[in-house]
Amino acid sequence: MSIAIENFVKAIYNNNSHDAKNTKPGNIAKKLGISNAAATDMAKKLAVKNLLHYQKYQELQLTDKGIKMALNIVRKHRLWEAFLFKMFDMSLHDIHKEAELLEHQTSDLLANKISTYLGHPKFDPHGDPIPNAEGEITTTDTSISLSNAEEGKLYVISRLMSDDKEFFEFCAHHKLKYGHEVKVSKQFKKNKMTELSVENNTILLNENFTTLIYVNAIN
Amino acid sequence: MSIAIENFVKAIYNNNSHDAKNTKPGNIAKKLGISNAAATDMAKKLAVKNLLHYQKYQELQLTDKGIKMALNIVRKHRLWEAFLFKMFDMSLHDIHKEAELLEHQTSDLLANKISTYLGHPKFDPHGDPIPNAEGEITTTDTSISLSNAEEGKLYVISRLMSDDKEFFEFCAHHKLKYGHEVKVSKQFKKNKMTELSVENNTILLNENFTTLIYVNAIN
DNA sequence: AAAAAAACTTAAGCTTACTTAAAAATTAAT
DNA sequence: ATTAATTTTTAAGTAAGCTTAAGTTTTTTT
Repeated sequence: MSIAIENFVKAIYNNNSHDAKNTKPGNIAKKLGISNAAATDMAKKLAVKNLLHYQKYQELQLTDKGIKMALNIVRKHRLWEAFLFKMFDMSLHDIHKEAELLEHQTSDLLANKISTYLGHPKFDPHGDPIPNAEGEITTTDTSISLSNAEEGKLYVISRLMSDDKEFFEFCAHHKLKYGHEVKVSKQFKKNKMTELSVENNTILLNENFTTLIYVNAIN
Repeated sequence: MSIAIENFVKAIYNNNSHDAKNTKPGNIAKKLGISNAAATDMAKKLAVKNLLHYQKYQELQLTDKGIKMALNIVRKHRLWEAFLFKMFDMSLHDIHKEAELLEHQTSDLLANKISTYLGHPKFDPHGDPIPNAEGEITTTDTSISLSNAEEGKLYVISRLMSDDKEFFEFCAHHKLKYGHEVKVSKQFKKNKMTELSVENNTILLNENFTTLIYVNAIN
């Protein structure tokens, strides 16, 4: 399967897992930086290959075969992220970019070697779960986005859900990293802003960022 | 530049360095597994891009720009080989296959990180020299092929020049590895065979293999 | 519920990287 | 030095993965 196909299937998978819904050609096209027409074309082609269900004007839905394929790519992507993060001093954004390329040129054999070397990690440096060699995600995610966190409570950052460079630079600068502790000091519900403290610093985040940062409460 | 172009330029470069000469479209086509016509087409296209000199029916010659490109890819290939060899327990042939894919999806930044991690190695596990970040090969190669080695002398293996799986399996099985010592016990010049001893075992190699194994004499 | 806007699909066309088949040139052989 | 064999080139055609433009359908707005 080509890189174009792999990226298309992955985009649908990612869209279905986080971004709520609206998995229609136009939305996928936007994520991949191609025209709507190209996305419709591709969707029809992948339906023939039994990778997704396609009906005119309806949402795109991966078949079991499509999901399996997506999980295989996602596994390689996240393993590369975890591996590069451990081995080299690189920004999360750079790591993401490299993984985006390497994921398509990685044999199952190499992926398994990387996984073994890392001790079969369950999460990548963004906190995203890494599917196992059979394509299963065994961890259950109980985290909530910062926008839904409760005032006064302590949390651990469990996920940074983005691939935007500025977002990662902001996070790195304010010590908002996977596994770090934060305390939510105030929720400004009307203005959709969240105030939190990280290592004695207080920062105020707006909705753009609070919906990307996921946390788990500390009992 | 596309993967097809990178592989074409690399094939010319490799052909010019080892395989003596005959760097014509047909020969490159054979190495890449494409038709002669496709190779001629590509050669004409790359001439327009100033990557090589092309004249009908003549040998293909990389321009300075083409050589620079080839060295950049070769650098990434060999760094990946060295890196995978160090990190994972994989056969030389598997490592070669992975590197063949990864080389095209590796940024200069990542290549430099790998090089730094390895301590800027000068050779890959086959003994091939690794160009530095500027695309220069600073080491001078004084090695000779086993077919030209002298009877009774001790040598160190400096290069295994192939990408054939059977060759590597044979080498691995007989302890013919980069850096290992061998003693040439007899040269059968008429039959073009070489007898040598490696760790108390005697093996007889024919020309197919002796021309692929390069060695340096031990003073 | 009709009009306007947005999204999706179709159609035609482009580029890349190939293919096969035939024509032209080179190389090898007698 | 012809002839034969091989190689290279040209020509025509294909598939993938896009594009833009125009036509449909759906969704949203009023």
